[in-house]
Amino acid sequence: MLTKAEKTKQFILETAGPLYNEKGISGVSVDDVLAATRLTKGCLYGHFENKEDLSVQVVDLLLKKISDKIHLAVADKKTAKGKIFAFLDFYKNPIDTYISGGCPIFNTAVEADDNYPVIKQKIASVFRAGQQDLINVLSEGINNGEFSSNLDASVFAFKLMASIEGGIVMCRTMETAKPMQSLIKSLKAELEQYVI
Amino acid sequence: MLTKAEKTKQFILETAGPLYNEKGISGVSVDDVLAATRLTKGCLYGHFENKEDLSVQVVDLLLKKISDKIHLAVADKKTAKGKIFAFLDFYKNPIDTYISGGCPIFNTAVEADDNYPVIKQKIASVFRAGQQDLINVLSEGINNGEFSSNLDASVFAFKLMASIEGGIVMCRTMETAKPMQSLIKSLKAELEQYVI
DNA sequence: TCACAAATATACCAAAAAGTTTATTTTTAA
DNA sequence: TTAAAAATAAACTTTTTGGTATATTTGTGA
Repeated sequence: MLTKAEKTKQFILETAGPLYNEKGISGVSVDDVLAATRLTKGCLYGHFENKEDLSVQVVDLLLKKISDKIHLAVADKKTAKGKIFAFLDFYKNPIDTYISGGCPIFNTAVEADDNYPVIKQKIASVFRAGQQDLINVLSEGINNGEFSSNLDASVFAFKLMASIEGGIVMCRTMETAKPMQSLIKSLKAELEQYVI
Repeated sequence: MLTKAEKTKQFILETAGPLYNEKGISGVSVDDVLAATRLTKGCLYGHFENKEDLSVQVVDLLLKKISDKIHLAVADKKTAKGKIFAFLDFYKNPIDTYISGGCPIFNTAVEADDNYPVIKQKIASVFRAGQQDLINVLSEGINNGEFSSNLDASVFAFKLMASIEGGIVMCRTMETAKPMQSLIKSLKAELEQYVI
């Protein structure tokens, strides 16, 4: 069981998550977090060394949660194609994202680049792990005869992630989910070309 | 000829541009701009109402410059395929971008979403215009017999932009340009499928 | 060339930011 | 059940930030 302190810390991180995802790391002030949690400074600084410590831990949680969500969405699918399609469908609504403010991986990636080297490396790991997961699924599909061996797993994995992430930002900015639906259809069609 | 004041204002915007592109709008302080330009507050506030006014004009310049650059890269190509390829090649080095800090369109898009509605609308226009430019080139290619009419211009245009923009961020975060080269190759191959 | 307007520099101010101190309350384990 | 440890609240300090006022310098057209 969690101690009260652990609960409080978790509560702070959970509450700050959406704030960070919407406003960005340098856009969030400690006071913003205090207002959202309705806690006081003494309390917050009891759990975190300083704002940077808080920020890193919030980002960690954001990254962990979305990774878990994606894995969950893909886990129960039986075929390689089913898993890739489930991954794509996970992103079908870029406006109402499960956590408000869009994809935390990408939002953080853009801000961390040039500014937060520690966080940047964490995101790099997430990108690499995500790409590797997709590569594994695609390779598995090639090995079990679902896909043609002409499919370049690593290139296609990168293309899937890049276009999805780019698509989210474009759709959110233009305030329409439609292009995302078409993009997902197009990526599915692209994969279908390799289905044996 | 530009008056001295116009020159100064231009100098401020040009100097602040890379700063904004690297640190983001809320990451840049007025003092950062003063330090970079080596000017004083009185001077800066003589040219801009406040920080927001400065930010909007800096973003405007960033967006204008990159749009011009892209158009320039594409302009001299004769065929539709040549133009699309030139567009893709423009983004071939995501680490050393022509302005340091990556693609200003995308960087600004991520931060403006949820935070700067005025700027968000400007980026939306840039996205729409960019997509329309690509659609026009692709449609032209279909009409003049370069591409099959099976090519869905609007979907492919979106896919090009989304994957390129997403690819830039991923490459920058992982500090490798390689996946970008593969992505561009893959997008070129995808278009080749429709070449008659 | 000189007077006026425009541009610039310096010093200052107020608000917001991060972070600290200390007193009080709440947990927890002997 | 009670005393030490942990957690919390409130008030305070420091630094950074955006912004202003005013004096001085510089550019420009009559």
